[in-house]
Amino acid sequence: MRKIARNSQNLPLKRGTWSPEEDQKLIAYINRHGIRNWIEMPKAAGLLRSGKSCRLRWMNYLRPDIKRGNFSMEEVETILKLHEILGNRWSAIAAKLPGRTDNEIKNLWNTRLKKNYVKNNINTAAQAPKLQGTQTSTAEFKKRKLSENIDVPLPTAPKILKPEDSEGSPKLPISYFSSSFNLVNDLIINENQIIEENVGLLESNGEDCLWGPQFSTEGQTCRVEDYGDTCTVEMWVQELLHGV
DNA sequence: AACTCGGGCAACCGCGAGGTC
DNA sequence: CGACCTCGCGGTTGCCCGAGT
Repeated sequence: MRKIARNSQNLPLKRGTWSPEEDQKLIAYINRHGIRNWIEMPKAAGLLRSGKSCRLRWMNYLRPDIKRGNFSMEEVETILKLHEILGNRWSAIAAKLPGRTDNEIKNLWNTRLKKNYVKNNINTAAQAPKLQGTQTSTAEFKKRKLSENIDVPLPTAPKILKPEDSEGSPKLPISYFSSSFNLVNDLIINENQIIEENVGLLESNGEDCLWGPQFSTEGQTCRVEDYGDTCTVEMWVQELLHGV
């Protein structure tokens, strides 16, 4: 039997869709007092909701900086690129998309992008401009990061080359990365820092490096560039979004 | 018009991290 | 150091609505 959730006054908590009145109460309270304690907030604001529910409603819907409406091509493109690198780490992806929430991005992925992405990978794996390297679920990622006894091989990690390392390397194809390259690059750097912590840990324990020949992101994009005009990112995103 | 079905999205749940006592 | 509390995250559920029959 399901337990009925109750608030701190032992009143049964309301669940389901929020009414405009509840929204108003929450907004008014936060505007007046700010956010201090989500657990106490519903009581103080006169809402029969759990603190969690209030937080979710505010974060995903009521915040003034939420951008509503359809995702732009650029946003979708960014999500796809970041998902390649970060996997299902929606909050990290959302952090790079001002005004978009993790829930919104997660829903977009689950309802629209995922199936087309899978289909695309099956049908045109060779054409899709994919960044190779990590595509790791959060649970997997955390497990690896925190585990002191990693006994499974880590995926091949992209390595960021320092400027001096990249001498003679092909230049980045601007058409592919355009404005979001720095974004992707930043994230890869962050990921590498974490992965390198693991490697450092293992190496300091006298273990071998976990992955074989390292490669640069620049090397990867060169492969992308090899596809030339036959498959631009824009075309790919179109296909993911509209299946055309 | 009535019904079914599927997609989209808001909300809930469980879990883990981090802070405090 | 462990218990407890709060917060945040990702996975999942369930409702609503429009399209199709």
